[in-house]
Amino acid sequence: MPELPEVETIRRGLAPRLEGRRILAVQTHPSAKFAGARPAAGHTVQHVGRRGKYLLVDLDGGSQLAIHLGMTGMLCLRGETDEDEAYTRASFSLDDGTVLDYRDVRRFGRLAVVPAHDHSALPTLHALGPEPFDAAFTPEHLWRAVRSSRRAVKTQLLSQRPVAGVGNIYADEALWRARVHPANTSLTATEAAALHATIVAVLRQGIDRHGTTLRDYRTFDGDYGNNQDHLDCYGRSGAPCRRCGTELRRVVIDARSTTFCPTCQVRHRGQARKRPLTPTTRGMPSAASRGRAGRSR
DNA sequence: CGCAGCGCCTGAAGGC
DNA sequence: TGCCTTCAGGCGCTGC
Repeated sequence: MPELPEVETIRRGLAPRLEGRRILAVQTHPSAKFAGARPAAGHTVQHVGRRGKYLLVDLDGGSQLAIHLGMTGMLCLRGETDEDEAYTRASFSLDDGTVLDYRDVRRFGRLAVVPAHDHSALPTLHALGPEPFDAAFTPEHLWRAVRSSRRAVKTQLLSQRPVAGVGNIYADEALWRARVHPANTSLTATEAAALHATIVAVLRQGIDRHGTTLRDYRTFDGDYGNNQDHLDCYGRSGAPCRRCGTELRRVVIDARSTTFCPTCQVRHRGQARKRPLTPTTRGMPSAASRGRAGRSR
């Protein structure tokens, strides 16, 4: 599935073909998830950018075409007279005679034209955490962000709020490298520093390898990425940990398949138990939950 | 306001 | 061989 490295790879291929082009017409699937692209018609593309997993296409007049690829979204260019392929959900006719197609088998993606300065129509984009390569993303920021919620660290990474662009594959890889157990609900300062470093590293390596192709993902030129040949954790449940040899385990966290090493990735003491009869379970009250009756053990 | 749970989608893979 | 079930999962929405 397209996470930050895949989206960035697509952006790099797309930008030189799209910047400066005028969008003459837009045709879309009737669903509101794709029909939101129609107002792009008549506008000229000034820049192709990215925030997290969103492609943000700057249009003249101060609006942006936001593209989220979901699970199976892809972009491809064709000649005006070529037939579009199956599962095309939107087509952008350009002034150089080419057509940019948005294809998405499972329709989990989304297209929308929004004001460049106001992303409130797209809640996840609006509340997106810092870019992983930005100076604002620091170990301290990561530690504070994770501390502000009592959800599992893996769940929080997938929420896009501590940092933008991490999905299921790179979350498992970063947690494994940092030796952080995915179900822990807080980080020590040491773990936060490690996880910060591994998030940056796995995403950078993903970009360097043009993304991870497991199934549907292709670069803008239709090529496979090759990061799938370098995964240490994701998809390797039952195989031996490359550090310690322990069999990697698969659990479900936040309805996502999660692979981890039960030996290397240390579960914090006291976080394993479930107390369904107790409304408030553990931890000190954070700034975000002031007024709630938090109590420590 | 935070968060758990659900629905959206369809092809691939596995079971019988 | 072919039908049926299960699985993959990012994000928006709803309701507690």
